[in-house]
Amino acid sequence: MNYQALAELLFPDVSDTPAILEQRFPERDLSSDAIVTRIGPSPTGFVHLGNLYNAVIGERLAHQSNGVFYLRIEDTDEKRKVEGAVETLISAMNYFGVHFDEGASADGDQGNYAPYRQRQRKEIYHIIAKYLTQQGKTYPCFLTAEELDMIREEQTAHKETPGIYGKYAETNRNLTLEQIQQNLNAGKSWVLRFRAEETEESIIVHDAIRGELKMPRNQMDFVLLKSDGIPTYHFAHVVDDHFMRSTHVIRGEEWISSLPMHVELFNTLQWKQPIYCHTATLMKIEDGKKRKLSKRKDPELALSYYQQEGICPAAVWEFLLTLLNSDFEEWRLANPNADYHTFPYTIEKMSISGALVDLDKLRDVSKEVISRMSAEEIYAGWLEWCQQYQPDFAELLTKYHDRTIKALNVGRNGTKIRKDLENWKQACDFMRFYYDETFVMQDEMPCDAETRTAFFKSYLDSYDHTDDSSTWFTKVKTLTEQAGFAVKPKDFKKHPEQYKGSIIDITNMLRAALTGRTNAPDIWEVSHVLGEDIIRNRIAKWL
RNA sequence: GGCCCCUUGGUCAAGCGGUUAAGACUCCAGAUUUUCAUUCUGGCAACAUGGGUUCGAUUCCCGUAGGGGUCACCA
Repeated sequence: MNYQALAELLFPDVSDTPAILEQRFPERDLSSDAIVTRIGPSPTGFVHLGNLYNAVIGERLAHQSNGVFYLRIEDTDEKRKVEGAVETLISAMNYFGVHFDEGASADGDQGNYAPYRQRQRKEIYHIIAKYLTQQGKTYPCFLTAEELDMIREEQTAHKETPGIYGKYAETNRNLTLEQIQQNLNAGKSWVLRFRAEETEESIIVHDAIRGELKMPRNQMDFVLLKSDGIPTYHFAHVVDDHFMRSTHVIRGEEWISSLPMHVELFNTLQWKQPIYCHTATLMKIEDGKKRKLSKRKDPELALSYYQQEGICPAAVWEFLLTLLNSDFEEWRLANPNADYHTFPYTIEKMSISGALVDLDKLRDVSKEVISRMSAEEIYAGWLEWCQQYQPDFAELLTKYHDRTIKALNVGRNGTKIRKDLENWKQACDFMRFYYDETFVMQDEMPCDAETRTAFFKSYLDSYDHTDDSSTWFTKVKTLTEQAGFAVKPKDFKKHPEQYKGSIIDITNMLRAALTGRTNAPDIWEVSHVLGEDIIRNRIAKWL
């Protein structure tokens, strides 16, 4: 077989060579320890937690080492493509604080290694495909889908490994140039397959997360170019990560089994292999069993879930960090106020087994994160979220900006910081009593009507908005005594027969009238956020 | 089924031949607080299993089981 002729026959329009590509996409001028990596999502319109998980790793590694983090769109599958998916993806990543140095962006591709969308890199793949053909490493395969199915059925029936290799590849491997020419003339569609060697050898790949991975060397005549001339993932990965000069390839563990194909290509092309980092799959527990998160059944797999729930980006990020690096929590304890970007992230400390997405843990992390924010920061994040998901509430926040800041500062001064905000959605519910527009009675009003009326009446009579906290509370205690309630809850506990109730009942009454619930922050502080008019109005309703 | 990856409490996890087997979340009890949210104290709870190697295995090796992945002109 004259491979040169075959290459010309298959790729008549390709004149460039790999050497030209090497010049066009030179080695990056970075320090030797700089990490260049990327995420390569497929634009399906669905962005999941796994995307973010891998993005966080890549972003940290690249930016900690003064390297480059880029976005490559892996759109080689026409069927999966969804309109607007790239924009969705970029905005989701940005929302969660992942920023790219180069790659696909909302305003087109940015960077010296463009294009960053695989469909636009067709000529690049064809140059390499032609080169491989010249080297006798490929051949066109004219097998139809039906023929492929038949072969697979036969193999399954005989319990053989399915695929095109060995004797199953012979027919198309051994086609003469004339036969190929005839097929082409007849308009038969073809794919370009890699010509694998029959071998019993095994390969060892060093994975930065998992250590040594030993697997059999590739024996499959896998597809390089599909019939539309677009590469498969395997071919595109090798070509792109070489010419985009990635130093690390971070991807899910589902790729481990195709590693032999990738290694084979890197070796055949005599290119330097990147460092592979295969991450664990995110899991979920159900009926006591661990299983992979499913797109259909688990809303929490979608990144949009966290946006809709209003879980702030920093919380999601810190939560992922706790999953990713075991000592993150210790670091956080030692550096309570540090920016999480300053946490020294390392691949070595990454977990191998599949982590479970624990929403309880997320909630806890989230509370901590919010408790560390200033009232202004909370306001900004919350407002931004409301503008998209709860516009009515956004209006309130804007209208009552000053009151909201004061409200957010309740219990935020000093060392003991209240931790009652979990996420923006919950904040809307938790904070609703600060606004007349959203105020409702959520809990039952304690005490009977008679006690209530009497107490509220005397409370309003003696109320002085200028009283400081302790003066105010002294008055409440006096009123409590007058009403026949125990000032000390313990007294009531010991001698329930001597009192109508305790101060707890009294303060709960006030709390309910003012906030609509019996569980709420400090009454005096809340009163001073609401202002005298609102307090008097809300209490007067019960007279 | 072949090949591959994984296996410490309910969950995330330290540990890398000798430890009372850390810590965090959850849950429970107690304390503090006018309620709650906190905070503090305490508690429940683990090395999947069988063989080796070794003076000694959670740790090293082999098998078994369990979970997961993959075997496409999908990524």
